[in-house]
Amino acid sequence: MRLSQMLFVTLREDPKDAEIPSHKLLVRAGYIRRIGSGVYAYLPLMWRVLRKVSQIVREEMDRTGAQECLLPQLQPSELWKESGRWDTYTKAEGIMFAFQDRQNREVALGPTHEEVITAIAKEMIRSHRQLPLHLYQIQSKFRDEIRPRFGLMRGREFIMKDGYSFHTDEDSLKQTYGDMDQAYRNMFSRCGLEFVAVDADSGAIGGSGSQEFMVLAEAGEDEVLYTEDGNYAANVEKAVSLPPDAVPSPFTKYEKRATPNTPTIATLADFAQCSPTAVLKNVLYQAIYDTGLQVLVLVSIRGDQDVNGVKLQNELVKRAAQFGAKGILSLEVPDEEAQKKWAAKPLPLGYIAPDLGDDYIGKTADIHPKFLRLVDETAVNLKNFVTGGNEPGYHVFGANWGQQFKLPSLQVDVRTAMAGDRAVHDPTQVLKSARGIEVGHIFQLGTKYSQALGATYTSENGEEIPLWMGCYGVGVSRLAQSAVEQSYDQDGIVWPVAIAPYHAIVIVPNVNDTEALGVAENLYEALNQGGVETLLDDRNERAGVKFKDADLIGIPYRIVTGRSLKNGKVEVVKRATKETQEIPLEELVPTLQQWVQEALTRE
RNA sequence: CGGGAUGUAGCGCAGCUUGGUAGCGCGCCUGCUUUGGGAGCAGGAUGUCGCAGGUUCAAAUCCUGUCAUCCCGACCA
Repeated sequence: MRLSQMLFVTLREDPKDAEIPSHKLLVRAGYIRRIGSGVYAYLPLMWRVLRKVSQIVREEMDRTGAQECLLPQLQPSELWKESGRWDTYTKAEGIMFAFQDRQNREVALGPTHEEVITAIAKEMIRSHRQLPLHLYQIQSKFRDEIRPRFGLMRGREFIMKDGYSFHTDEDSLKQTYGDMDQAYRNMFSRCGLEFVAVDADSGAIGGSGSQEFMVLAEAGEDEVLYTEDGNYAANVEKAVSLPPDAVPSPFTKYEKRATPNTPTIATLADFAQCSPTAVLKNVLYQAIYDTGLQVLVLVSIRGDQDVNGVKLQNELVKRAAQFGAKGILSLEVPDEEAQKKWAAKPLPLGYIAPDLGDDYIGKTADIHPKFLRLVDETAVNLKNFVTGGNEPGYHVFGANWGQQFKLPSLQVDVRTAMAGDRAVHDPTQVLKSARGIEVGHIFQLGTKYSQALGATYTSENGEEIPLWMGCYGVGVSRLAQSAVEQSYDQDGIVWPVAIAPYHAIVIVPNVNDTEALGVAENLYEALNQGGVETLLDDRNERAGVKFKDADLIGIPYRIVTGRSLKNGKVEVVKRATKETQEIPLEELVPTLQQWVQEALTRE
């Protein structure tokens, strides 16, 4: 492509709505333009990058035997109601764009495709002879994110590869899940990314095991905890660890004491001159189940620890059935406003004990009349602990489970693992923290969707058995931006060769120099013919402008038909290192072919 | 949804406190000069000042409402 004929517009200044380097650079270099909040146009250069990423993803998927297809983005509500996710996706997370058509039918734009694919599987998969089967697609997804951010990082319309596999049994699912793990590692390596695979929470998608692939970058929205021995890495939402040992409590005698102005653990520990590990913290949550029932949850946890909302939510979802519900619409710490709606009398906030009376809950139809009491594992073995006195300004000291307080029967792990904790697999290893951008996520779904939608197959024995399912996603557009976030310098983007929009750019410093222009045009033709994807900067601009632009857009190899031409050579500069060399005209094409080839085969 | 901020030329911004009919830089167009790291000179074009009301002789500026965008948060008392 000739730059003189291309939609090529670069900006000198950072766009004001961009915060992180990759977002600023993609806009400045003319790759993307914002159309609305979280909605972007992929301009010609960007589309080439996205096609390259997609092609790498496609090749690795095809290699595992997965088959590409294309599913509808416009989806009827019935499917989502059958799977039980219509409410969670339109009300709770509210992440699905849902609306009515002119016949008043409810429809939605697909945020993901489990329902559609399962409907297909239900109709088309009949026999164990057809299994296993893996279908995937690459297309735009729509999600009404609460807060779109950072350009393509969290958009409301974005490009995703999603794949779904179907199996006769769990072993077969695990086999494919393992293949996907490898395929994902291959694709991210080929895209030139530094990434780490981590244990992850399955979230609203559901299912059992899941693993995320994180591109490590400061701008990442997720926190990753890992050990340096390489044997453990997890999203903080999912991470487990050994908490620090508790310091034995000095309070051997049970008594209630006045503790004025100690509503927080820090102020209390300071006042009582004890370790926060001797304190039992009681945190109040308010959950709304999908039946509309509100349940007040009281979580007891060791004072130095924090509750992990994701883990807590998972525990509450597990117990949904006992409230006649399937899932949870929201879970939050009730603020003053929320408390007013149900509290029968003022709560002793900051001084709550695990036996806070159920009579604090006003009697209303949609509120469960009793606290759901949970105790975190860190608090189960506490002895002689300090906890709230159920009265503002008072705590009790030297309390014990089984004596002053009944140990809740629901003992769970809902603590947040933290950097500095010891690892479970090897207590000599200490967890470290890093930021990550989630570019891929693979799940073992099990039979959740197939059961909900009645997707079964007939086994060798003639039995109707629900299909085992897995699903596997890659954020294609996010991946492309995360590559920039990981690879840029003060002059602009430094694309990995494998996903750069073009491999090379030929620059004519002065287009009025007809000889130099002629040479450049010949090289441009020859390189493209030789499989080196090449741009020609034939604009009537000064050399400096062209160099700046070439650096900004991040083309890996720059060829200049300038001064060295009189010696029959051209100047070649590698974008990543700025390493410069002069190469004889006749050697240019083979040299670049070799460089590109080497870069593409390098892991 | 809560908090904070911003909407003025294609982009980035000033002007607003103290009301008097809009400006700077970059970009764009024309010409000449220049030609290896975002050129110089000369000339030129481009604005519903987010939108809607209101106050006033007069509103980018003051008041009210509204919309949009960005940032932080939406979890520990």
